[in-house]
Amino acid sequence: MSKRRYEGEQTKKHIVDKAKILFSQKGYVSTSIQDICAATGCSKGNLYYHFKSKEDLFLCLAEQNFTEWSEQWEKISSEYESITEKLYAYGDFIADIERPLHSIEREFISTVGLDSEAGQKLFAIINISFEKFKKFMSEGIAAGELKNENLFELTFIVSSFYSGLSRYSNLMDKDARKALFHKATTLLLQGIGTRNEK
Amino acid sequence: MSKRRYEGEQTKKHIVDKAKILFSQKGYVSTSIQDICAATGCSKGNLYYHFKSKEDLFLCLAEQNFTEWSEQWEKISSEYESITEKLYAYGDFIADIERPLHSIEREFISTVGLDSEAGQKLFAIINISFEKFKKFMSEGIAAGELKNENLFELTFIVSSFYSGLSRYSNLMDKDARKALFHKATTLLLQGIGTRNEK
DNA sequence: TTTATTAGACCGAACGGTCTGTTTATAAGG
DNA sequence: CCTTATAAACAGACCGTTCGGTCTAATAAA
Repeated sequence: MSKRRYEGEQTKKHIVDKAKILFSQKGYVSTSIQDICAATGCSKGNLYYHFKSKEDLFLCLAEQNFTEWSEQWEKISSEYESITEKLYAYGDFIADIERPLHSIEREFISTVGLDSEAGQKLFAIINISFEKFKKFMSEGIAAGELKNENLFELTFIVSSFYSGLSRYSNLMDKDARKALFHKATTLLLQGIGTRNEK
Repeated sequence: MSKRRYEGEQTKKHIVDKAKILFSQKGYVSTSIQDICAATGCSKGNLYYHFKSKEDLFLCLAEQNFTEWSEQWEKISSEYESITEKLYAYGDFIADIERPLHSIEREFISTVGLDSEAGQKLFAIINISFEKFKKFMSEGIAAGELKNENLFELTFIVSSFYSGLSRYSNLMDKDARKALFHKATTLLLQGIGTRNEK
């Protein structure tokens, strides 16, 4: 039972990985099951053996994406001392991701409906990562490195900032992206940092 | 010949207006021609009498959107003196738009292909507005109100900033959005303004 | 034999787009 | 002033294609 099971897990993972790339490239609706089958080399029947629907596949993949993001985040957080350094590292990290999935999350929600089961599931996943980011921001405030603004607003603005950047910079090559994110972080920090008041 | 012509223009405008809302709500691919027909009350034949394809309709609507945006922009620019005031007014203006179309532009391009005729047309439209924004930024630098950063990078970062914000805040009500954009502009300016150096 | 896996023919629905036919306001001719 | 020709404006049946999803049969490890 073990070798077969292992192979099954492998194909499942393979499908998730390829689908993530396709979804990020073409969007949720425009990426068809057939596209994913062609990219993975597996059959439609096989795909539907592992995932019960297209929505299910996307949610699996979103969750995996979130988990990876979360682990990276913890790693960055532990490697640097100051919030400033962490923020630069964060910028560098997301500049490094060539196909961010969060561009597609909105499309998914508006397609399946915010109130649907799938919509709520994705919303929950997004919310967890937002809360993590919020906690991170609050530490920055507590440490006196960030201005003592309304926590929700501050988190929202900063995360939107990076999301917007990564969304619109995906045509650049990686080096240009990294440089851009570095500059962006500098500009952001000089606004947020307490060193420069009013 | 005049009344009929007038009516034709009216329906065309009506289709564009409704389609703009639908596209911004549901995305380009997810909005079907039938959806637009149902929303406008016009028939499919009529729609295809006025527009030669779905792409053509979207491009018309994008161009109209750009024109309106441009006019508003000129108005704001002329009403205020300092770049700071203009930036607040700009934030207020785009917070007021409940369904920004620029969330969909990327989807359109990735659907039709960047190298396709339609993709290039939209790209040109976007570029023009980006150039306008760049010119605006350069005036801010020349006036000494904005830091003398690389003009392209600065423009890119600032416009991404507002795009990201409007993209992720469209679930809020208008007042909350305006407050958020005001706060965001403040944070942005304190990073960009020359008053607070290093 | 049993059971996890894989393949692909197949289905109804919905898609963008076409085609043919009908209505209607205007211009011309008597 | 009335008729008739014309073209703009509109309606909706229809077409080929593709979509997400199902189902049955085959395969191969245990």
